[in-house]
Amino acid sequence: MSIALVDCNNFYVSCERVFQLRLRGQPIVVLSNNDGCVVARSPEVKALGVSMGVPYFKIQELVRQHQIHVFSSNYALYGDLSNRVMLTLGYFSSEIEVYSIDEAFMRLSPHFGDSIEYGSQIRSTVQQWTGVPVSIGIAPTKVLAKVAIEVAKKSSRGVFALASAEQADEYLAKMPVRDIWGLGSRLGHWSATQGISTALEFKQARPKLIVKKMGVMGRRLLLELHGFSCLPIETESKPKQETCVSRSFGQPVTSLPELKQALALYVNRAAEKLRRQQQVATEMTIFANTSRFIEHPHSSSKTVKLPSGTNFTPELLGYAIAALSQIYLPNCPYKKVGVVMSGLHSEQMRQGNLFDLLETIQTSQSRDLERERLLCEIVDRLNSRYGAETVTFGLVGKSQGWRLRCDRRSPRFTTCWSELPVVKADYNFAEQSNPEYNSRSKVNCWANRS
DNA sequence: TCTGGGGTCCTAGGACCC
DNA sequence: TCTGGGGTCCTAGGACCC
Repeated sequence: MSIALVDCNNFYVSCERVFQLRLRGQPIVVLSNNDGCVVARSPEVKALGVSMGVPYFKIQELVRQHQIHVFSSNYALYGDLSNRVMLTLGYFSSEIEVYSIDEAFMRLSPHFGDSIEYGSQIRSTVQQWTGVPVSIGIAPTKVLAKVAIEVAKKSSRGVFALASAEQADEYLAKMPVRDIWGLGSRLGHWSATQGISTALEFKQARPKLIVKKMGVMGRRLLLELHGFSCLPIETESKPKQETCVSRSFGQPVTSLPELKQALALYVNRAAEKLRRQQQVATEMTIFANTSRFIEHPHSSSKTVKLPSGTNFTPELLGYAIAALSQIYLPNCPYKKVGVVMSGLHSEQMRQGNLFDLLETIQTSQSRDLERERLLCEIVDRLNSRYGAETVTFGLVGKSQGWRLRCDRRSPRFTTCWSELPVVKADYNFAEQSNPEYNSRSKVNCWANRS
C-alpha cells in the first residue's frame, strides 16, 4: 500500500492563470488579505529570489523592474477550483484526505499497478479537467510522501515515487532537518544544537533524545521516516473545535463605534460559519490588537461564557459588543479585531438553559428557539443567493472606511454571475466547410478584459 | 506609510477530588 | 531527614501546518 500526496503547483498563481492565458510564463505574485504579504509566487518570481511571506512593500521596486503581475487574494476562485481538483481526485481513489486548499493525500492500492504511471495519469487528468497543474509524491508513509513530492516538484515528470524507506535516505541526506514535515523552525534550531543538521541525521538520532524533547510527535516522526505508517489518512473531516473570524484593517482605527462595526461584521460571519457547520458555541473570545510593529504594541481579549450553546447572531452580537466596550482603550491605534467561537458542539446536542426556563415561568413568555432558527435560515439563504451581507443585522452598518485593501482582485470567474468569463467565438460559414479549419475552433477567451 | 488568516495537537502545571 | 497516592479536568502556552 502506498500513499500519494497531490499538491497543486503554486496554487493561487495557477488559479489566476486558468482564466487568463496571457499570464502564462509571466511573473506573478498573489498577496495575502489586506495586500500585506506575498503568499504565492510563480516560478519566474521565485527565480528572482522573492521569498514566501515577504511584506509586499519590500518588493515594490522589484515589481516595477520586472513588471510582475500582482493580485489580491481571490478566495472565491481558489476555493472553487480547489473543489474541482478534489472531485477529480475522487475518480482515482476512494480514500482521500483533503489536507488543505491545495493538497490531498490518497491511498493507492497495489492493483493500481505501476505507481509512476498511475501518478502521471492522475496528473494529466487534473490538468485537463481543471487547468491546474499538480505534482505527485508517492511513498509508504505521509512524512515520506512529503519528501517524495519535493523531488517530484523538481522533476520534469512532476511525479516521483519512493518504493521503500531505505530508498529515501539518499534524499534525506540532502534535506535540512527543519524541512521535515511537522518539525518547524524552533525544533529545527534545537536539532542543530544537538548536532543534527540533515533529515537523515534526525532519522538516525537516538530515539530517546528525540522523544524526550518532542514527545509523541517525535516518536511518530521517527516511525514514519523509517517507513512505519502511523499517521492515518483521515477521510472524514472532523467537526471543528473552534472557529475564528478576524481581519487587519487597511488603516489603524481608534474610534469605538468603528471597531464595533468591524467586530459586528466578523461576529456575523462567524455565526454564519457555525450555522453552516451545524454547530453552536458555548464560549466566545473577542480580541483587539494594535500592529505588532509599533513601539508599544498592545493586545487584549475577553472571553465570554455563553449561557447556552448558540449560533443566533443577535445574541452573539450583544455579548461581543459589550465585551469590546470593556477592553477598549481610547486613542489606541487598533489594527485588528476578531472573534473566536469555541466550546463548539453539534446543534442537535444543544443544551437548554435553566434561566431561560425560569424566565419562561416568570413571564409566561418563552424564548422561541424555532423562530430564531428560521430567522437565521432566511437571512443565510438570502445572502447565499444575492451575495454576502445583502441582509444583515443593524450593528454591521454600511460605512466601512476600515475595510481591508484588495485592489487587485481578479474576477470571481466561477462563482459570481456578473463576473463570468466571456467567450467570443468567430464562426464563419464559408470556413466551416473546410474540415481542417473546423478542427481548430477559433475561440477567443476572456483574455483582454482586465 | 506598508508586515495575513485560520486552524490543530500536545504538554505541563494548577486546582480539585477522594 | 522522611509530609500519600491516584486520578480528572481545565488552561495557557508552545509548536506546527498551509
